[in-house]
Amino acid sequence: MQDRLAKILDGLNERQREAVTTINGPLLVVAGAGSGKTKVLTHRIAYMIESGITPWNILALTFTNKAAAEMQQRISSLLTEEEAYQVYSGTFHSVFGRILRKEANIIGYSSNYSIYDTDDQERVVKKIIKDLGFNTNKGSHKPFMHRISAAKNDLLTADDYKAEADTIVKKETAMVYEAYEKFLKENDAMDFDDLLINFIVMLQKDKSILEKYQNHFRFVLVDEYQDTNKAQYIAIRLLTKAHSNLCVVGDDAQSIYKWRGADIRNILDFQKDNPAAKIIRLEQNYRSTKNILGGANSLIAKNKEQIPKKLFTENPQGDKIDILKFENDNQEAFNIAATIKTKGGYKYTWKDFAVLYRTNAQSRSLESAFRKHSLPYQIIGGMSFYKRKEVKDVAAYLRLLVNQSDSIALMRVINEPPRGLGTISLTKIINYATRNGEPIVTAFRNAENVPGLQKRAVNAATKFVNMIDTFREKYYSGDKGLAIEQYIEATGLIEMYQSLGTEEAEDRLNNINELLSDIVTFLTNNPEYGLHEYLQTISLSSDFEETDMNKDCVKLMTIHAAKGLEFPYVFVAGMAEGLLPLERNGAVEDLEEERRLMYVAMTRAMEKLYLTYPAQRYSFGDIKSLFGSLFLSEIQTDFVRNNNEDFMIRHKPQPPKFPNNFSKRRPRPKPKERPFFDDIPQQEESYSQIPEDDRTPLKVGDRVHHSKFGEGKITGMSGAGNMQKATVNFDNFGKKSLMLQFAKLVRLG
DNA sequence: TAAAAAATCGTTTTT
DNA sequence: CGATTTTTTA
Repeated sequence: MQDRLAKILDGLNERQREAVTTINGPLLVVAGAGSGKTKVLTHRIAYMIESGITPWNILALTFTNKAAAEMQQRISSLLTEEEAYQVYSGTFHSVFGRILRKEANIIGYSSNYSIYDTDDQERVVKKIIKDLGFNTNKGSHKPFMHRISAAKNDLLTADDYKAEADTIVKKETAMVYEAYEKFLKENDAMDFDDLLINFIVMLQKDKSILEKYQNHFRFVLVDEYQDTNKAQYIAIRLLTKAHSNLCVVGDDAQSIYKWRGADIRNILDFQKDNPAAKIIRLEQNYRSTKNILGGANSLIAKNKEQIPKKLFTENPQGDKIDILKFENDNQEAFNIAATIKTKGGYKYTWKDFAVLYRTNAQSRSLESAFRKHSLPYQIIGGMSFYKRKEVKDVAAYLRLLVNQSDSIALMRVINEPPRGLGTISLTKIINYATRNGEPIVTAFRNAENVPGLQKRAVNAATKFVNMIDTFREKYYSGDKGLAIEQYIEATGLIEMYQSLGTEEAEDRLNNINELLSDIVTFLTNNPEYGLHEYLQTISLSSDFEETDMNKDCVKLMTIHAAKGLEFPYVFVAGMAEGLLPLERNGAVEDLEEERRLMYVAMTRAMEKLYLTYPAQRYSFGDIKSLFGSLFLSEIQTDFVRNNNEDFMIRHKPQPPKFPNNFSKRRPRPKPKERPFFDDIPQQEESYSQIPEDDRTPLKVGDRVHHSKFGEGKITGMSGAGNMQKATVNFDNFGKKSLMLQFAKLVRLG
C-alpha cells in the first residue's frame, strides 16, 4: 500500500502535489498549457481512493470521450482497473444522458428516448418553419437553430423566450422554439442541449432526487472548466451544494468554445462563487521549448481578460519559430508536406507531425498535397464514422426499433432504399397524422384510412411498419444481435448498395457491416445493456477515429480538435488575415477568443513550430489576396527567426495618415521568398493571368462555348452583377438562358 | 416516381 | 468552387 501512495505522489512538483492532496472543499487548479493537468486530475482521483474514498462517490466530468477514457486508463495504471472503472466518469452529455435514462419518468420521457443530433434537429426545424409558413430558403433554418440552442444554453425555456421576445425575429424564433419543443416531446427525443437542461430540471423536480445525487457524487471533478456553459455550471452547482467538494481544472487562456455557449466567467469568477476556494496555479510547462513557450506567452499577453500567471519552462531554448509565406494555399500545403517528408522517417515518425488550421475547409489543399507526396496522413475529427450517411441510416432504423414515436428516424429511412412512397403520398400521410394528432408511425399503420392514398402506397406503408413490428418482437424476445442483423438485411439497405456496385457503395457496405459487428460485440460484452445505450454512445461520440491517434500518420486537424494534444513538430497553416483571426461578414467576432485559439495552436508544439500563410487563396471561386495575420505581428520577435515580413508593416501601429500622400507609399514586402527548402522543387501549378480578351464583357453577337451545350451565339443579355444572364442560341441545343457567374462561357475567337 | 439538370446557397470551431 | 436544394423532364 505504501508503494501505491509513493507511485501516486512521486514525480509531482510541489504545486502539483498540493493539488493532488487537497481533496476537501472547493479547489480551482489553474493549469497552464503543458503543465501536467491530466496528471494532476488522475493522480488526485487515485489519491482520493487511496485515502479511503469510495470510487463510486467520485464524479469526473470531461468534455470529450477521449479525455474520459484517458483518465480512466491512467487511473487504472496507478491503482487497479476495477477501482478506476468504479469512478463515475464521462462527458457531461453521456453522464447526464445515462442518469436521465434511468430517471426518465420524472421529466415525462420514456427511458427509450432518442437523442437528436444536429442532423435530426435540422430536419425538425425545417419541417416547423415550413409548417409555420416561414421562409424556407436554403440556409434559413440555421439561424433559428442557433438562436434556439443559445436560448437553451442560457436556460431560457420556450415560454421564457416568448415572454422576452420584442422583435419580429425573436417572436418568430419563439414560435419555432415552442413548436420544436413540442415536436421533440412528442417524438420522445432530446437534443444535445436537452441532456444538460433536463438533468437540471430533474434535480429541481424534487428534493429527494437532488439529495440522492448529491450524496452519490460526494466528490466532483471537472476538467476543462473554462469551457463550461451556463447549464453545465448550474448542474455542477446543484450537485455540489451540499458537500462543496468540487475541484475544477482549467486554463482561461485556452477557452475556445464561446460559440457553443461556454462562459469564461465561470472560471474567472470561481473564487467569487466559492469564497472558501483554494487556488493553485500550475505554471511550469513541461512540453515546449523556451522559444515556443516564449512566443506563445508574448501573444497571449495581449489579452486583457485573464487570470494572471507566468508560464515558464526548464526545457532547452530550441529552434526559433519559423514564419513562412507562400504564393497560394496549394504552395503552402505542398511545402508543408515536402518539409515533413524531409524531416520524417529518421529521428521522427510520421505521427510526430501535426498540421493545424482554423476551418475544416482548409484541409482540402493539404490533403491533395499529402497525396502528391504519398505521405501517410489522417484527418482527425473530420467526417466521423458515425456521421456517415449509411451509418446514420442504420442508426435511424435501429432507433425506430426501440422508439416508435421517432418520426424523424422514420422519415430519414422511408425511402432508403426507395419504397415507392414519393413526396405526394408521404405528404398525404403526414397531413393525416397531423390532423389526427397522432404519431406518423401510427398513421403508417392506418394507411388505408388516409384519404386519397393510392393502393400501392398503402401497401408500401403497411409493409414498412409490419417489417419494423416483426423485428421489434424478435429483438425483445430473443437473440438481440441476430434480430438486428436480420432486420437490417430486411430493410433492403444492403441489397441497394450491393446492386449499385460502385466503389463508393462498397465502402458504404463495409461501413454497415462494421457497424453491425460493432453492435453485436457491444451487446455480447454488455448483456445488461440494450440498443439505446449503444445508440447513445454513438450519437455522443464525435469521432470514431480519435482512438487511433497512435497510427503512424501525419495528423491534420482543426485547432479546436488539437486541444489537449501535443506534437514534436507543429505547422499552423493559413496564418492569414481573415482566416485567423477568422472574419465573418468582414468582421472578427471576438478577437480575444481568436487569440486564445492561436495560443492553443502554438502551445501544441514541443520542439518546432512553423506558422505559414498563403498570399492568395480561393474563396467562393474567386482568388483573394491575403496578408499575414495580425497575430504573427504580435509574437515577440526574439522568438521568431524571420520577422521582416509584410504583416509586420501592415499591422504596425499606424502613424497619422495623410490623404493622397503618394510620397509615403507603403514599403513593398521583399519580392523574393526565402525558399522553404532549396532542394524541393516548387509546385508547377501556376495561376496564369486571365487573358485580356476574356475580361471584356460578353455582348450580344459573340460566339461562345459552353462545357455541356457546345457552341452557340449570344442573342440577348439581361441583369447585372452576379445576376447577369445571357441568352444563348446553341447550335445543337437551341436557346438557353444562363447565369454568367455559373455558366462558364468561353468566347470563341 | 426517379433521375438529371440548373439554381442557390454558403465558411468557423463540436458535445 | 462544391455541396445541396429546387426544377425539369423522361
